[in-house]
Amino acid sequence: MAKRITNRKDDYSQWYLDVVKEAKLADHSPVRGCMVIRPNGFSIWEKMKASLDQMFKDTGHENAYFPLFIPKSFLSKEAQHVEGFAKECAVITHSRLQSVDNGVEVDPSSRLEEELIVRPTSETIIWDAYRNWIQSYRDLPILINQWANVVRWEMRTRLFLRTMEFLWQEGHTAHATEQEAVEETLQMLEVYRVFAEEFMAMPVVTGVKTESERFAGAVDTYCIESLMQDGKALQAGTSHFLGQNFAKAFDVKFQDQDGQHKYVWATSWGVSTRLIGGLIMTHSDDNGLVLPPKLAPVQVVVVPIFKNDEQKTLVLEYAAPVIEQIKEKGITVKLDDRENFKPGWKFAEHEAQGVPLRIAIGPRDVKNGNIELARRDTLEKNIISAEGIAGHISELLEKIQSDMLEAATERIASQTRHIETYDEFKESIEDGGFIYAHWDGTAETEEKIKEETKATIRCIPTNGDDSPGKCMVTGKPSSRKVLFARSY
RNA sequence: CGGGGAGUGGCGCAGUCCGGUAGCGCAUUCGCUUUGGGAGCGAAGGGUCGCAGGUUCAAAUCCUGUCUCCCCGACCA
Repeated sequence: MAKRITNRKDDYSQWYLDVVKEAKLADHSPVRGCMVIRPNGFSIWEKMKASLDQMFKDTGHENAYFPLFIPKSFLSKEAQHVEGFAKECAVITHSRLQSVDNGVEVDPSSRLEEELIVRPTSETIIWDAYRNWIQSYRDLPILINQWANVVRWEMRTRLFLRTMEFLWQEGHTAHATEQEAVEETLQMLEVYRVFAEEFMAMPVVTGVKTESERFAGAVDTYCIESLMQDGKALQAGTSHFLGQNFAKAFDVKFQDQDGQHKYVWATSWGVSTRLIGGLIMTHSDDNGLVLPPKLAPVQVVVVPIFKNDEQKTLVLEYAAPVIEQIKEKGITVKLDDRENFKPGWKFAEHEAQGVPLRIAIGPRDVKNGNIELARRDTLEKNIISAEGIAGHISELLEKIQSDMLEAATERIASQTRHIETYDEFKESIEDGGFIYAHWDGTAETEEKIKEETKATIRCIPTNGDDSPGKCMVTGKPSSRKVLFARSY
């Protein structure tokens, strides 16, 4: 078999690129750091989007859309926010091109009076709108989400994991009280955790970021962190409690029941196409993509096997009701009856693309009343009776979904350890993985650890081991262990 | 943005040092034989060698600039 995908152990980065290419998820674009998301990749995003969107609606949110362009002046209103994003903004300076001998050039006379920023995130333009929407406590809360693209001028990019333009959703909510905003922040963090585990089968640790890792403009940044197969952590989603920072910057006040004018409390939260990168690196193997059934564009593929037209007719007639029964269960099933590829070629292709279940049907199966069923996650193959197959497949897809979560949970557990001393830490971090250790809570110590080991504090976990101890570096008291890892 | 590597039919590569008619494998099209793990034979089509300048009788090859990708660093979802 011609091997098109590099083995993970030989070169993990190359493996990742090979999987993306062989599964036809995305291509590089002619513009640095951007990607073309191909139908296979976009279809996964659409599935993610549909599930998340429902979860947002179920928690009372509405969708809206705010502009791609933001007046430059808006970005400077919140001091921390500017500082965080200033270095990675695309700026629109002109509005016209003009023809010259060899093509086109910028028309210097079209210079904009106020330059525009391509949104790196939408807090500023949204809070500018909220000022007009909010007068009374009766106008609150505002619970809005938008599905959009954003641009961050990144130095170093990787398909899905970090691209200059990416797709995401950003929720922006406004509340009358601090408590309500904090509850919203934690509620959405929980939505992300549930989505990651139930749909992506990707276990995550939830927690709060340290000050140095916090979102620019937030009071607290909560996150879901997962661990990839190569032992590097991936921040998969963030939920921010913004306090009154944006309300103050954009002068958004409301009159409360007590007649007082008060600043509004805010949250924002987002996940992006980066999730697809996380999905790939959590489950896929040396044969290509492995997708959890809940996010797979095609859940079951049927490959007919035949030597001649007579057999083809026989096999397809046998397969038709089987496919129909599976469809009736609400399962996405595709018949691959292309004649220009041999079955073996199709097997390899569907494996590379991560189809969770494959059914092969040949004349032998027709004769015996069977089908061959192959699982993508375990690569197990079984010949079973076609009787009641739809129900069996429905249950099996659920089992694959839960087995994948379990396998990933076990994998991450095996890559997670608790460490007491800094020497031990320095040695252990070389193997990758999550490390729980005590930290004295200072930015200096955090920075020292980062410089010496390249590991960062991924989060201060919201649950788990919270017994006090001593900082592994300084010996100062620590209220609980925090989560370290090298990260993407 | 710094250091290293790379860009040649759709994909993977050779050719570049030492300038002289652009090649190979896979894929594609047609025909026949095939079909239970990436089929075989025969024929055909497809590339101004990333792009722009320059040197030369002659440039994929030498020089300059530039764009994109990969790896390592600094920055970030």
